[in-house]
Amino acid sequence: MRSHYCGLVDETLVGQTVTLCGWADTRRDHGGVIFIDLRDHEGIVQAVIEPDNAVAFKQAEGVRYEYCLRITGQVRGRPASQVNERLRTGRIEVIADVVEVLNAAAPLPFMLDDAVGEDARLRYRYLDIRRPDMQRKLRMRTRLVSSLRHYLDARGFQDIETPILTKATPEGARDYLVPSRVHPGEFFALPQSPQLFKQLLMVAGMDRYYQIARCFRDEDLRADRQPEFTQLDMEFAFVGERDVQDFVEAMIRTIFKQVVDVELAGEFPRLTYAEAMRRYGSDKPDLRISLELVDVAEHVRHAHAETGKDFQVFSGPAKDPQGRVAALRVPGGAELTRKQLDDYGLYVQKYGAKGLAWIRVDDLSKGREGLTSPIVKFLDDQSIQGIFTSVGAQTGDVIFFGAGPYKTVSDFLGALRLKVGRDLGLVENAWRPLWVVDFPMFEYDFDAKRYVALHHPFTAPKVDDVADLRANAANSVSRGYDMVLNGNEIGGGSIRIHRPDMQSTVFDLLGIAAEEAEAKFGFLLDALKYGAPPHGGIAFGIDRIAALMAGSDSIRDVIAFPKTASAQCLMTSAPSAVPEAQLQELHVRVVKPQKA
RNA sequence: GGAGCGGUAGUUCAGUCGGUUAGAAUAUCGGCCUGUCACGCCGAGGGUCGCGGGUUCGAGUCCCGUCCGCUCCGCCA
Repeated sequence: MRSHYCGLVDETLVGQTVTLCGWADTRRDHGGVIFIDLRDHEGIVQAVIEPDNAVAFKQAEGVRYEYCLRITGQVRGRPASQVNERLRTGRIEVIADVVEVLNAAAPLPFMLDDAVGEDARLRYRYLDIRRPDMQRKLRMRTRLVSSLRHYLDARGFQDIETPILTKATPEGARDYLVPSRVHPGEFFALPQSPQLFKQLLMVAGMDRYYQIARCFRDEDLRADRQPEFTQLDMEFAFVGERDVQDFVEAMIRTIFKQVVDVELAGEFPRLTYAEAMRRYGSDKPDLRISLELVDVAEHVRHAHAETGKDFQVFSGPAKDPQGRVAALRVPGGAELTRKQLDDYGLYVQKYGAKGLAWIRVDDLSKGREGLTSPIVKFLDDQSIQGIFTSVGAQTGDVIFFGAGPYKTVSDFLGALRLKVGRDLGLVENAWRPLWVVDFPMFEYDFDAKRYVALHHPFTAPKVDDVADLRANAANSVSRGYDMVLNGNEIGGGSIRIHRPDMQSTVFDLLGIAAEEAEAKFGFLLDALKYGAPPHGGIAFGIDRIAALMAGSDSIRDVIAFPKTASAQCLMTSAPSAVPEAQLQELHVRVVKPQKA
C-alpha cells in the first residue's frame, strides 16, 4: 500500500519513514551509492540506496532498466545548496531501507522527457500517458467531468443511459453499423448522438436529463474530430432558449472556475448567425482577434469616374444581391512581404477564393502615391476614399478584399482573418466565449438539389405557425444556438419541435416523404402526439472543452486512446479483418477484400 | 475524394548539385570515475534511408506508384 505520492513528500516529512511506489527511469551509481529518481503522477523524489544495501541490490537486480519500484525509507533533509530547481528535487531525499522491484522494464522505445513523434506516442500510448504532460491533461479531464456531474446532480438532473445499439439515421453523418446475428441482413447503428432518446425522455416526464454520452460518426477526422467522441448531452422540458442558455452558461462558468481557475465573462455576448458571418466570416468567431470584415460594396458598385469602366471583379458581386464585397483591414500589415501577400492569396484559394486583392497603405497622407496595390488603378478616388473611411484605414495597414458569392467571400475572409491574426500575433491571450443564435432553419444543398437542416431536423423554427413556415421556408430562422469559445464550437443545441404537425411539416420541407418519415421517425411522431412538453437542450463537446482547458491543439491529447487521422488505432491495429466464420455468423460477406 | 508537409539508428534529427564506407545527439551494451541530479571520461554494437518500380555508370537524394503520420479543403443533419 502506497503511503505517499512522490511529489507530496516534502520537508514536513523529514525524519519520517515513507513508502513510495512509482517508476524509475534513470539510473545512477556513484561511489557505491545508487540514486533513483522515483516518479509518479505527482512528481519526482530522489531515493538513495546506501552502499551496503546497494551491493545487494546490484547483485540481485543489476542497475539497468526502468523499474516499477516500491521503496520504503526515511526522509532526510538536504542543504539548500543541493537543491535542483529544474527538477524540483534536492530539498529532501529518501534513504531506502527496502527497495522492492515490483517489475523490471525493458528499455523504453522513447524517453519520456523527449519530444517524440505522434505515431510512436500512439503505438506505445501506455508509455506516452506516463509522461507528466499527459498525466496532467487526463487528470484534468477527470476533474472536468466530475465537476459537471456534481453541478448537474446537485440541480436535480437525471443521468440516464441511452442505447449504444440503435437505429440508423437517414440524414447527418455516416453511421457506424453493427450487423445483427439474429436478424440476417439487418444492422444496428452506433448513435451519432442520443438526440431522439433524450427528446423521448422529455415526453416521458424526466424533465431534466443529462448524460456523458459517447457518440460515433464515420466521417473524416480533424485535430478536433474523432470518430468516437464524448458529449455532455442535456435536455430540459418546459423551457425556452434563454432558460437553457442561462443555465448552461452558469454551468460552464462554474466548471471553468473549478477546473482551471478561469473567470469567464459575466454574461456571454450574443451574436446572430448573420452578424457573425458579416463581421467575422464565421459561425464560430474567435473574438480574441479584433480584426473585422467590413462590407464595401457600396463604394465599388459604380463605374470608374474617369475611365467609365466597371471593375467587374468588384462591381459584379457588389451589384448582386447574393454577392459580397468585403474588406479586412490589418493594422501593421504593411510589414508583410510581397511573398507573404501572395501566400495569403494561395491560402484563401482552398476556401474557394478566386483571388485576393489588397491595398498596402504606405503613407495615407500621400493619397494614391502612398498606396501599393494591384487594384487601385481600377478604382477611382471616390471608391478609395469610401473604402478607407469605412475600414478606418491608417498608414501601415494592409487591406485585403474579397469579392464573390456571399458565403464564399465570408468563408475565405473569415479564414484569412484567423490566419493573419495568428501570423501577426494579434490573438489576445484571453477566454472569449459567446453565443451564436438565430441560425437559418434550412440550407440549400446544391448537390442534392434540396433543403437540408442546418442544425438537425428536430430543431424548432422561430415561427410557431406551420403555414407561416411553409411560406417563408428559405429565410426561416431556427431556435438553435451554439456556444463558441475562442473560435471553437464547444456546444450546440436548440429548442425542439414538440408538435407533430410542425415536425411533419419540417420533414416535408426537407424532402422527406410522409411514408419515409413514418418509417424512420414514426416513434417520434407518435410520441409527440401524447402531449409532448415544449423542450430543448444542448450538447457540449467534452473533448474540445478539455483540450481548450489543457491548452492542447488536438483533442487527441485529452483522449487516452485516440485514433489516427485515418481512423485507426496504432496500438491495437483496429480496425482489422475478422475470421470468415465470424462473418458468416453475421451474414456478412466482404466484397472487396482488405489489403493484406 | 482532394491538397500540403513529413517518413534516414530504439528516439529526435542532419545529410549540399545524384558520387568514396550514410552522420550527430541521445538511448542501449562494455569499461573507468564516483553525493550525483541533463553526472563525467573511454570504447562498442546498432540502418530494408517506409515499401515497390523506374531513370542513371552510380539514387537517402531525381521520376512514378503505394503505405503510414500530421494539418487543411470537401465531409462532419
